[in-house]
Amino acid sequence: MNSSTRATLGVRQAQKLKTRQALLDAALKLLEEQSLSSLGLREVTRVVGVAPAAFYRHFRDMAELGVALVEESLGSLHVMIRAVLAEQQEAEEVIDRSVEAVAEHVRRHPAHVRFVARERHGGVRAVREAIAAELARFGDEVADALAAQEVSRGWSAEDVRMLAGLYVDHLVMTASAFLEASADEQRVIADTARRQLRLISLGRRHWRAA
Amino acid sequence: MNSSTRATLGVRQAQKLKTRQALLDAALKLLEEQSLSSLGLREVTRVVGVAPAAFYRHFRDMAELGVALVEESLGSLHVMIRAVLAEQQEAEEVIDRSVEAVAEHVRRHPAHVRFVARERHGGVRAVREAIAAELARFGDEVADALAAQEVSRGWSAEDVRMLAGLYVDHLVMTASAFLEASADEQRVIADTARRQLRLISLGRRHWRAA
DNA sequence: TGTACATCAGTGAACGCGCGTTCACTGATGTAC
DNA sequence: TGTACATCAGTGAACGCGCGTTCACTGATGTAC
Repeated sequence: MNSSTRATLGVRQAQKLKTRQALLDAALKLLEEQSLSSLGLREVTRVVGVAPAAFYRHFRDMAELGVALVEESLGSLHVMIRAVLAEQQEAEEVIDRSVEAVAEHVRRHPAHVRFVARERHGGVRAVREAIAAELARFGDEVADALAAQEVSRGWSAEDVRMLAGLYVDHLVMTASAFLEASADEQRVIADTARRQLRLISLGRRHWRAA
Repeated sequence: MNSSTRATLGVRQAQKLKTRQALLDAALKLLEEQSLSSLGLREVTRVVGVAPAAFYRHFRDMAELGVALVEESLGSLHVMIRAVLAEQQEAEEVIDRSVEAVAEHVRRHPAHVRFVARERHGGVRAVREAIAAELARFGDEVADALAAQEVSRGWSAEDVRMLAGLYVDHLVMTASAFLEASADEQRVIADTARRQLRLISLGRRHWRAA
């Protein structure tokens, strides 16, 4: 919380936001070892060092905290995707650059990636739905970028969206594969991911509308 | 438990197996609404109608029950995969047949599919590892089948395995997408899956070793 | 076939424990004048 | 600037509850002779 934020919000609101963020951070850390549906409110407040009842000043329950974590987690991924899509390069370079960006993202935000992978099909409906909605938005965004490329001339919107879905799914799979891997395994995963993207890219170049 | 089993095992062992299966069935049902790490031993025994302590005659803890569920869930998927791989047809037919087989599998074993999707990245290490190991075996099996096909002439083993991984990941993604979908949405998902497989198949035909 | 003993799946009571939620409260921060 | 009152993030105690685990037990099934 910097001084300008404090000036804008007032001391009280700034302090509240700080506690809220501490709750999110503590939850995210605890979620490396378990899933949301088994994470306790008291566990989280204990780590932060506030009374259990303080939790309710910020979230109705753990599901609501989970949805907030989705926004945080996929927000950072969104930035990364936009950066990759913005670059205009040769197909081969885009592939290398994308895989490197995913690897880098996992290195910097492992807990975010793990959270999304785990809760994407997890036991808390509201969180599942929030993740699905956000990934669908990524898909639309990727589709827009693909549609603008020369290779997509003559493609139907559905076909472009189908390809975008393939890319988004591949991204999530690759990111979660990186998570548990040693440095050696990461190199193998990156290499496999590159070849898979190259094969998809080949299929794309030879596609013609049905 | 049929009479020959009873004759082979004796009444006592047959009854024990029946209780064990009842525990697995009850757990699988309860897991449609939550994840393994929040599923309680007492919840499961309550549904089955036995005392909580009876659980320990069959499993050390819920993680061990989870691993047993992995075997059951991926066992049925294994049968399906083998059946599809065994058929020798035109590429286009194999795609239609595969997507239909996945849809059918999800229709018949929704709880198994949901369990695998949910716990693949879930909070229980032993279960995650059991699923990863089993999916790796599927990948190897698919790779063997692909390698035997004419199209794979000249491919390195690594490239074949890479393609097999793409197929297995795609299968799991498609199966879990079917899960939550209405009849209309299922048709869209099936159609998207077919086009994605067609695109991958195109990439495969134009692949040449680096 | 009948008898005496062994096995062991399932029982039921007990335990200590951490959980989520409620409530009246405190005291620092904010606001009006 | 100073004062009087309002707001509200966080407190701490209390509650009832379901949890996992243990234990000595029961009685049907299995085995040996």
